[in-house]
Amino acid sequence: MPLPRADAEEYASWFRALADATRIQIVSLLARRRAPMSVGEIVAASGVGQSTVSHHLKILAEVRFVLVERQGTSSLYRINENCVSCFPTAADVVMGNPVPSAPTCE
Amino acid sequence: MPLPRADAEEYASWFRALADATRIQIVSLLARRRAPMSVGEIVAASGVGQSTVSHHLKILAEVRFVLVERQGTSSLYRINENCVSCFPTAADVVMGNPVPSAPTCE
DNA sequence: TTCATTTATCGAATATCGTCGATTTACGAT
DNA sequence: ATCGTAAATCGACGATATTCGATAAATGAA
Repeated sequence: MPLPRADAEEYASWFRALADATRIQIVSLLARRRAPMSVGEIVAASGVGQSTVSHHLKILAEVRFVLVERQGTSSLYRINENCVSCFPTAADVVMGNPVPSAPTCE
Repeated sequence: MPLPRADAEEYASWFRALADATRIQIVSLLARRRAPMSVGEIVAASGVGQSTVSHHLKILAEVRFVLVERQGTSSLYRINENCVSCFPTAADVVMGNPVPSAPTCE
């Protein structure tokens, strides 16, 4: 009768991706410049360590919130507009709308 | 130039409230029955310990996602429709829309 | 007041998370 | 092949979070 645990976990993993201030700053950074950014640029703009940025980018990429493309020696990250628009809302949660699993939304 | 840290923290605290599977189950439970539920009912329906449920309800109440009302010896919790609708979307985040602070939205 | 019931809080164990410095890997240039 | 740069991974540490059992606080009934 309650929301199945698996669905709840799926929802939670979405929200967890945006549950950290540094990740939100990175996401908003990538969204303002519409152009892809290298890790180095993000490090410079965000003011946290390189390994930390890399770690957060990995988490964001796992839910397809950002997309990566290697260009030579650097990795270019950009926002995934598709994933932004299919990110579940609070209303989706309380209504029990079908959970868009991350890989599905692009 | 980047999103101010304070705004990022505010956003993050919103998403953190729904970043746990148990809390999502509780929220969806309260939303399905439109009527208020006692802690005991939520405990029975969710299958986790009483102190755990009480803890999660406190977190959800702090962001005004649920509302409490003591009725005799029991506490009745219900979903806060206002807070559901003003919960930030991913689009809000990437666009840097003004952050609705929890106490503001009812 | 005393008792029973319901909920909140406390204390502790465990797990997860965020961050950093150091190292490793990947890649291009020399 | 060697070097240099950029990014990913590793290992560790402290901070937070989740969960539980036990206890305390609140409330109504006897």
